[in-house]
Amino acid sequence: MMSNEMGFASFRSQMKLSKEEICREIFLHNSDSIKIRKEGVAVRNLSRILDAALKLCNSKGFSSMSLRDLSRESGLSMGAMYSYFRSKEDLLRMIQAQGRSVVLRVLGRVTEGIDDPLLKLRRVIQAHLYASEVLQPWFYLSYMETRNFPRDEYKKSIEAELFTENMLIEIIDSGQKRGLFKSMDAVLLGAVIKSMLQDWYLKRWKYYKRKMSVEQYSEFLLNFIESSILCDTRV
Amino acid sequence: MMSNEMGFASFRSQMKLSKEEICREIFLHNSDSIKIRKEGVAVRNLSRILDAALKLCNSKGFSSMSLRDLSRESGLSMGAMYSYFRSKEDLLRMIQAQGRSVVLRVLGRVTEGIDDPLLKLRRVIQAHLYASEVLQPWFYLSYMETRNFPRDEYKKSIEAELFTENMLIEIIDSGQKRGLFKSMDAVLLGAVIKSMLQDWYLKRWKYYKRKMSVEQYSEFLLNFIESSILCDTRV
DNA sequence: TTTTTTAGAACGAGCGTTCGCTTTTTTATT
DNA sequence: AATAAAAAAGCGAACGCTCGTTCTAAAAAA
Repeated sequence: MMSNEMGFASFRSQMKLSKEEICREIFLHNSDSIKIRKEGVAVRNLSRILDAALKLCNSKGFSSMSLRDLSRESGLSMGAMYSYFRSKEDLLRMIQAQGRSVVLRVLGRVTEGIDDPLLKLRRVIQAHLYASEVLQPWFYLSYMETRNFPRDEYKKSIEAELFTENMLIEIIDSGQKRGLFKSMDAVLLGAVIKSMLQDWYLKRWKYYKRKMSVEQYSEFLLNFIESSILCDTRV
Repeated sequence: MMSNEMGFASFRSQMKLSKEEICREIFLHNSDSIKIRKEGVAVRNLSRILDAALKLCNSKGFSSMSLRDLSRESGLSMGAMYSYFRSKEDLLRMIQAQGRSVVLRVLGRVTEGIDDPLLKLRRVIQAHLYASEVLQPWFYLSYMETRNFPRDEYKKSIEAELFTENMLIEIIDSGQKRGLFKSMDAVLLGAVIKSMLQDWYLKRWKYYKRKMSVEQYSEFLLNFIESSILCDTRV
């Protein structure tokens, strides 16, 4: 159907989203919270803690996950875990902040230097889907636990949500001004596109059961959206 | 833009979704859980409990809401509350089951006797939006707390989610077979329509801030979807 | 008086967090 | 290369608190 997009595999390798890479970033950005000095040790155990936390939070929710659960699942003792975060809430903050930073980085990277609104729209949609495919538990957690964030983090979380949405809205707007897209409420369009992007990581079990790949979903979504918003000046 | 749909106001009055009506239904359907005999007393206090529970759950989540919070907010003592539900989990089940039953009733009612796929699609979309407008806290709670349901209720909840989706899929399918809708993946289309319906009650704060009414959202959604799926055999 | 409803103290369990200690790893010195 | 000193990391029992739930007695209604 369309080209000039990258496949999921190349996206994954280009964006450096491996577990280790991410834990390394968390380690470097949270020296206030993390008492461990040696990177090797920190990354290894952070990885175990985050795996366990994401698994437990995604199945029973953050506030129903006890630190004893987390200790059992991660294989670390209570005391040891407290060398990797200051408090339970602090752990949530770290996870959430990292997810946010990845989204900003990825969306920034795939759109830089792109001018054509249609191409830009495709890139954003695809990148968002791909990123949420790689980091599904991160995205899911951020979405479901927003309510439990402390005031500051809550605000940042809302801002990040609106940032993505505004990105979409601006693209739509510029596409409409150039006569490429039909005239319709850009704000609402941005909102519903966002909701379709979110469905991919919120209802992952459903798509998994239907053996749907992220590429398939991505292509469907692009076709669906384009056939609704594109002007008829092309085939 | 289009007619043969009802306005929000008439929907509200026709479907009998007042707080009292709903509490009465809950009282009648849960005689096992509710120890109170007199309907008047039960409805009055159920109403206070449900108001409080929905408020607290929607702001901090079900598992972060303590029964002492609930007691304070509802004005009832611990002991009194336990005459209206068997356990905290039981309370969640009651709320959730009632929401489910309303959706089934409403969607059944608005589609009965309707044959034309396009009209049926419009009706389902609109009814779902209207119902979630009236019962936003119910819908939000059901969506966010599915994970905390006990096994049986969890299954029923998933089934209800798929029921709505299958309703959409069947309508799309029949529309395609009659040559009214373009040929495209009906299952995926159903899924993304569902996600846009859900956005209305999940991101209510956003639409509220933008002063968007349910009628506006409904009309936008219908136009957006129709312009993507309708065949070109009309203006 | 009898029945229904409400009140709130009491109970055991489990929570997040802390802290003194042990074990492991690194560094320094021979 | 061996060893002692120092630093880093890990451990888990213990603490104070809050949780969901129960129970008995009081209040209200019939």
